Parts: sequence; C-alpha cells; structure tokens
Amino acid sequence: MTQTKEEKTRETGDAYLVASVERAAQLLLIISEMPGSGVTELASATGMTKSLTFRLLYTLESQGLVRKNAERRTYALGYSALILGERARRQSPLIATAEDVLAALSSKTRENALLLVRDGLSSMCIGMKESPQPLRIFASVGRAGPLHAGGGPKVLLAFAPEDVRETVLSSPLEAFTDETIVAPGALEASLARIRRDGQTLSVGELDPNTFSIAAPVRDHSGTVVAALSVNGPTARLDPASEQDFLREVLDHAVQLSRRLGWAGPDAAVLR
Amino acid sequence: MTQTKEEKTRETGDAYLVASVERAAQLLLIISEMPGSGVTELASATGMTKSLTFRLLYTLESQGLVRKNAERRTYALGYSALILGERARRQSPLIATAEDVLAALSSKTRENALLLVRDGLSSMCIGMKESPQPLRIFASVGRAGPLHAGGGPKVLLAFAPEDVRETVLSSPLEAFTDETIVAPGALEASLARIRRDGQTLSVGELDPNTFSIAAPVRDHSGTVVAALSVNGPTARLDPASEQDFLREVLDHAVQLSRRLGWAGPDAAVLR
DNA sequence: CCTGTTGTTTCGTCAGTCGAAACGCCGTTT
DNA sequence: AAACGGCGTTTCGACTGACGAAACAACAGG
Repeated sequence: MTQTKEEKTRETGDAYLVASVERAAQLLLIISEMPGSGVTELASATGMTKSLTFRLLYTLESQGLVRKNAERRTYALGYSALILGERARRQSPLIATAEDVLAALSSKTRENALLLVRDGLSSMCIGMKESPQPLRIFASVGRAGPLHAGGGPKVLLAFAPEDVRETVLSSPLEAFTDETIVAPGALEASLARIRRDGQTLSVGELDPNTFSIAAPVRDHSGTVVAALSVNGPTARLDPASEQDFLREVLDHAVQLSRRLGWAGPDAAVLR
Repeated sequence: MTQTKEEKTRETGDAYLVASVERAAQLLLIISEMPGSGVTELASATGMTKSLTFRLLYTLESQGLVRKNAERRTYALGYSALILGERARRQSPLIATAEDVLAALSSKTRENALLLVRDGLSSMCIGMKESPQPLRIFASVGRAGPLHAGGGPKVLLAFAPEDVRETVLSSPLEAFTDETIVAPGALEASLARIRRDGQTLSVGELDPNTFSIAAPVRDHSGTVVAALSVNGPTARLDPASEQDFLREVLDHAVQLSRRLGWAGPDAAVLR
C-alpha cells in the first residue's frame, strides 16, 4: 500500500522483469488458490487495484487461462491452464516417468507416495499418489515447504549444491515441531548421514505424529534431481513396516533413477 | 512485421486487454507446443522481437511458469505450470469426475475415450483415456477442433446456444474429408437427429477411416456441458461392436451427468 | 426505497515497455 | 588462428499504452 518507492526500486532494479506480466502470473496463482472469488476479493488478495485486477482478469480470460462464471461474477482457472499442466507433465521426463513409480510405491506401502524437487530454497511436491487408507496425511501437488525438515526435503538438501546448503544452514531454522532440527550442527550431521546411507527416516519433524521415509532420485548424470518419499501416521510405523518401507522406497527410487538413465550401483550393492 | 496499424487498432479496439500479458500468455502456449526452443526460435514463432521475447521469458521464469535449461539455453514449461494444471483439474467438477468415467469407458470399449467441451466456436479435448490397443487414433488434451465435424463436436454444436449454431451454420464449413458435412441444411438435419436420439455415430468426418460415437453430458441444471465420446479405426466397427459402443457411451454419459447432479430421465427411458 | 457492495467504465498522466542496435560469447569454417 | 555467423544478453531513448483514481452502473438485502 505505501511501499511504492520500495516496489519500484525492486522492480526496476531486479532487471528485465515486465511488471504487468509478473502481476498477471501472481494473480493467476492466487486464483488457483482461491477459485470462485470476484474482482474485489482478488484485488485485495493480491494488493492490486480493482481496475488493474479487472484488466488482468479480462486479458487472462481472453487467453483461456481463467474462466469467468458469468452470472455469479466469479473467476476460476480456465482450460488453457489445464492444457499447460498437461503439457508440462509430458515435457518433464521426471514427472512422466514418476507416475508409475508413485502408483507402485503407494500400492505396495499403502501410504502416501510423494515426489519432491528443490525450487530455490524450498521443497516442492510435483507428484503424488495418495494412500488408499482413510487415515492419511494431507498433501497436494504444488505445495511448497522448507528444506530442513522432513525426509524428502532433507534428502534434497543433503544433495543440493554447496551454496544452497550453506545458505540454509546459516539462516534461522524454523521449528515446526519439537522434533524439528534447529541446530545447524545437528542438521549438518543429519545430512551427512543421509549422504552416507542414501536414504532417511524422519519422524515428526514437519508435523507431529507423522513419519517420512525418503531416498534420492538421480538422472543420467548421477545428479540428484528429486526425492521419492513415503509418509504416513507414526501409528502405522512399527519395526516390521519400517524395514519394509525403507526397502521399498529405496527400491523404487533406484528404479526411477534407472528409468531416467542412471547407470549407478547395481542391485547387489543395495539391499 | 508491417501490420503495425492493424495490430494497434485491434488491440486498443478490443478493449481492456493488457498487451504484455496477452503476449506473455501466447508465448507460454507456444512454449508448451515447442519445448526446448531458444529465444530466437520462440521470437520468430510468436512474431515478437528478440528483446521482448527475452524479457517475457525472463519474467515467466521468475514466476516458475517456464524453466530455463541453463547450459543448453533452452526453455520449457516450469513447475508452476504443472501446479496450475493440477489445480485447474481439481477446480472443475466436470474434469475431476470425468476421469473415472473415461477410464471405465475406455476399458469397456478398448478404444479411446474423450471428453470434449465447446470453447467459443471450437471444440476442445479436456480429458482423455487412450485405447489399450496399439492401433489407435492419436489425440491429446488441449487439442482444439471444429464444431461441425466429428461425433463429439456435433453433439456440442447440437446443444449449443442458438447464436453459436447460427454462426457456425452461416459460415463456410471446412471439408476435412469427403464425408464432412458441408451443406448447412444437411448439418442442421444431422444436429436435429442428434437432439432427438441423444447420441450420434459419425464416420470419417474428421479423419478418413475413423469413427466417433458421442453423447451429451449434462450438469445439475440439465445444460449440456460436454460431450463424451469414443473413437477408433473404422476397421474395428462391425455391427455388433457398434451396438456395444452406442450403449456404453450413452450409459457412461448418463452416469457422468448423474454424478454432476443431473436428475433427468431414469434408466428405463434409455436403453 | 435506500444503502452498501460489486463489477465496469472513463480519463489524463507518467512510468514502464518496447524496438533497434550494439555487444560478447560461443562453435564452426576457412 | 583468424574470420565468421548465430545465439543470448544488454543498453538506450522515445513513445505509448498501462496505470490509479474516481465516477458510474447494477444489483442484493434490509
């Protein structure tokens, strides 16, 4: 509201950004989060003017990215958004390949199976197959999270470039639960263990009473491009199932990596 | 190139369009069609300047809508696009519900099962489940087509608002094959039959040697919101399978409509 | 009938966008 | 090795078209 000066310096300073487009993209993401809103509501949610919001919506609608419910005067994502998603999926060998693996892993373990990638300093879920059981962790594709808490995120961080690790380790670590690792030293040690073991189990770091078992996914060059994980309520984590889950997650992560062209250690080394 | 005047009149005349956003959206759709292109290639594909293309890409990348392959200097859709698609799917009861029905219909008939909607004066595929058989029609979500040729499109046209029907009937009808209906009178008659029968079979109208069987999908208010169709090679269309397909398509279309809240004619009327 | 809210439209100003052209960086060719 | 062509990136100034503010219209509820 009164950050005019700051905003301008940021925008012009940050370089080649086209402000209108940036705002339109933000509006689009906001709409995806709160479909069925009207102009005014969206305007206040984005901090933009009513006129601007209206114009952007008008333009996005003309491209089919948003759809307007004429009588209720309300907006939601349009078919072009659907198509973009469909094509994005096909364009990414990782996601396209992962779908089968997620389905297999979820049906084997009867728990949520997730595929996470690192996006800057956040983790993001880009694929998921939900547990068939009624009691399950709520998760959704597109959900962003931290890098320092939870099995999948810690795997991503463990294999991230050094500058990313340093940045995360040197910034304050938010405590989501009592179990969240907040001491940089302890986190570093945890990451080292993950690199040594090639997988990890974390309990209650992100949410109380939930566990997460994760392993890295590698591409043809051996680079870790994602983390495959299974999560569920700790109530279902007894010693037997724990061994089971660890084996299955590792197994499927390796399988996925192979399909991406990875020619790393063969099955004998694993187990 | 030399259409400066025309472009301007169109843009300013068309009203509240924000040109940058419009162009960015077009660029985004182009990228989805030709992933792995560079700045220059995309610039010539969209007819935009290199500088503009670069700036738009830069902006879209900052929002995660496109992803840049740093070493190969090449662009593809980003994770935000994926997320938008995911959310668009969830926001549309039609699409979310249709997935099961498409899977069931496709497995029953062993042919492609499609869900089409009308988008202005075009038909568009918004859901699909491919035939399990090796010989199948190529189709993809997001593909736009005409309204006057093919089973699904004609169903959409038959139940479209009158002004849409009039516009289509009074404009030249492109002949895709020898079987395409190009005479307005004949098309009108065909549409009337579709409205009477509540389903249709069309052979070779859009592509030679392919058939399409379609039926309307209705929402809670009884409005036709989509067409459910099955298509395949005419080689597999013998009298027995034809009856089978007609029954299955109608059956599944009704089932889908019911799930959308339609309380129309009960099963006795159908058959 | 009034009132509060929402969506739409208008208008003038100025910031921000755009095109052209120059630049630097490759990989290939001569 | 040097010259070339093609690419992505950067700069710059002119101009325009995007923006905010505020008026207007269209409702819904009381």
